Amino acid sequence: MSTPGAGPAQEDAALPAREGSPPPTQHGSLLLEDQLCFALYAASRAVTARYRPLLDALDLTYPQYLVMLALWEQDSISVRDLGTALQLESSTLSPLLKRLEANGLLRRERRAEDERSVALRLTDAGVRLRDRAETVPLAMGEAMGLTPEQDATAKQLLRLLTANVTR
Amino acid sequence: MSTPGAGPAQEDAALPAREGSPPPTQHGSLLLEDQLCFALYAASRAVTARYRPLLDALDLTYPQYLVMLALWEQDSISVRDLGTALQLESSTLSPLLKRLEANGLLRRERRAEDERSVALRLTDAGVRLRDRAETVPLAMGEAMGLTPEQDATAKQLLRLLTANVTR
DNA sequence: CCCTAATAAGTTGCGCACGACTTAATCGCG
DNA sequence: CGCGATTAAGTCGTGCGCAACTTATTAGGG
Repeated sequence: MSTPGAGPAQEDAALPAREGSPPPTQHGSLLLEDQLCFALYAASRAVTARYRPLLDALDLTYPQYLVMLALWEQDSISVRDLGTALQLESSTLSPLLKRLEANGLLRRERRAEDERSVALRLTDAGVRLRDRAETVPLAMGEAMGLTPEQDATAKQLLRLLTANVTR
Repeated sequence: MSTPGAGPAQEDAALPAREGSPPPTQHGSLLLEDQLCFALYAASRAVTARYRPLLDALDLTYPQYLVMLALWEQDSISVRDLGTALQLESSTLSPLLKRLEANGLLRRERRAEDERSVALRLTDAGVRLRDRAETVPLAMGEAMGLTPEQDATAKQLLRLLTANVTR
């Protein structure tokens, strides 16, 4: 644990009001290392890279893994709802889902009650893959090496940031 | 998705379990929403999306903007050192730098003292662009809507995570 | 009932990201 | 000095990620 000040970040809602608030200090810098956005971008790619060998063993890319997580959680979801869950456009999902279908993990079937909608259904192979994937979150939790408190704080801040920025 | 018309959300500090939902199993879970990696992935894309209109005005993509930040900080850097700073491979940077050169922002010159190395030098247009970019970090700091404490905590945690995972 | 608007999924084009590989220059050891 | 190993940059192929657009289907007001 080499990080002081990484504890709970928003205990007693001591956040100043934001109506016309002055710019926070360091936000005006053009220095690469000062920018939260760069820390975020670098961390995201580093974590994805760490997943790669684990997912290679399952013959999945990282976005494909996220799709499988969503389907293991709720089978027979529509492309639309999947896009909402992952915050991805159909132009990203359509080719990706085609590849998962070609790899035999799912089928795409037009819904009878609304021919515009496509339901995604796991195949037996897709269901079975879940067992082999069970170890992945644990291994990644290990690799990321954050305490439960740091993990929770990070998730909270990232979700807050996403919500703010999505307006 | 969240409350309309309001500024950045404040978010509940202690996220309780959703009512009626199964307990958040946290680390070994296969649930999408439990995973730090997904929060990270979603946040990174959301932030980049928020940059897009600002950077469109400068005719830059987000990775191109990061390259320009690095060059404004230290001109005449080598492709190698730039790759170290941004944690990007030459196979990513080479085409990107070609586009920046084609757009007249920099020149690539082989170093006389080591013909393997290529130095990146800002053109006048590249230097001038810095003035127009001054407002970007401020606007983004505003949009991200984190307190200075939250911003600092997020950066710390992300850098710790990157370091752990890059091992 | 029609006709326009909306919605869902998909296609296309472009720019990353990265692994695997290539080319060319420098290093360093015998 | 010679020459294999290392290093720097780049090419190529694949898979996202997203804007702009297309196609097909459904919804809904007059």
